[in-house]
Amino acid sequence: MDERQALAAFAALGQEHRLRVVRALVTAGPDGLAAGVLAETVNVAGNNLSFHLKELSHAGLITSRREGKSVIYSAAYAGLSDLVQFLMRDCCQGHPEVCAPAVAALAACDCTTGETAHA
Amino acid sequence: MDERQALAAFAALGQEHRLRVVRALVTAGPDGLAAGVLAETVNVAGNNLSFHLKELSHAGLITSRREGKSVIYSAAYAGLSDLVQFLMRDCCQGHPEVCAPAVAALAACDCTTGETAHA
DNA sequence: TCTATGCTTCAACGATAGTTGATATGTAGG
DNA sequence: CCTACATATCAACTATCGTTGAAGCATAGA
Repeated sequence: MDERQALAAFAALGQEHRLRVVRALVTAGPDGLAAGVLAETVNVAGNNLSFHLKELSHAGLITSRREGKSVIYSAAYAGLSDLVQFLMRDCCQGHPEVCAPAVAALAACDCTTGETAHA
Repeated sequence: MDERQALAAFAALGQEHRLRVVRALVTAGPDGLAAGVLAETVNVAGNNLSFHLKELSHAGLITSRREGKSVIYSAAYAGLSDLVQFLMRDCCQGHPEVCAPAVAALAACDCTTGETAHA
C-alpha cells in the first residue's frame, strides 16, 4: 500500500458515517450487508450513504456485489490489514519493546486462537 | 477508546502532513523528534506544523515533552494500538477465518519475534 | 411493457479544514 | 535586561468536504 491510498483510507475512516459503516461491515463478516440495511444501521439517507460507500470502496476498505435488486457491501479485510501495516511499518528499528504491546493487543483478538485460517 | 476519539484519530491520519509526522515518529522510536526536525522532515512551515501536532496530540496519537529550547514529539504507541483494536473489534463473530489474515499480517512484524516486551 | 423497489448520480448550498502571515510565549546565552 | 532561537497562537482567506433534493439506471414482478 502506498501513501496515497493510505491517506484516502484514513480520511475515509475519519468520518462518522463511514467509520460506522466499516465497523458494521467488519462485524457483519464476509456475508456483508445490503446498502439499504446499512442506511438504516448508520441512520443516513440512501443517496448520501451511496456517496460514502463509493468513497470507502475507492479507498479499498469495502467491496460490493450485486444480489438481485440489492447491492451487498462487505469489509475488505485485506485492505484493512494493509492499512494497519502501513501505519506501523518500520516501528521496530532497534526498539522492538516499543511496538510489541500494540501488536500483542491486537493479537489478543480471538482470531488468533482459531488457527483454521487459510493464510 | 470510544468512537469520538477514534474519529479524531482517523481524521488526523487522513491528512498528508499529519500521516507523515506519525510515520516519522513511529520510525523514530521512543526518543522522538524535535518539532523543528519534524518540520524539515515533512517539509511544512513551523507554524503550520504546530497546528497539526496539536491536533495529533489531542487525538492521542503523539506525546510531547520539552527538552531545553526544543519540544520533542514521540509516537503514542498505546494510542495507535487502541485505534487498531477499535477498528477490528468484533471482527470474529463466528468467522475467525476472515480476519485472521489481517492479524497474521501485522504479527509478521519483527516486534513479535522479540518477546522482551513487558506487555 | 408497465410499475415498484433498490441504489446511484448530479448540481448546488453550507460548513469545516488547511494554509498563510503576523504576533506572542518560553528558553538559553551575553 | 536584551537579543536570538524554537514553538505556539491568532485572524483571515481559500479550498475542500458533507449534505440535500431531484433525477437517473438497474432489477424484479404483474
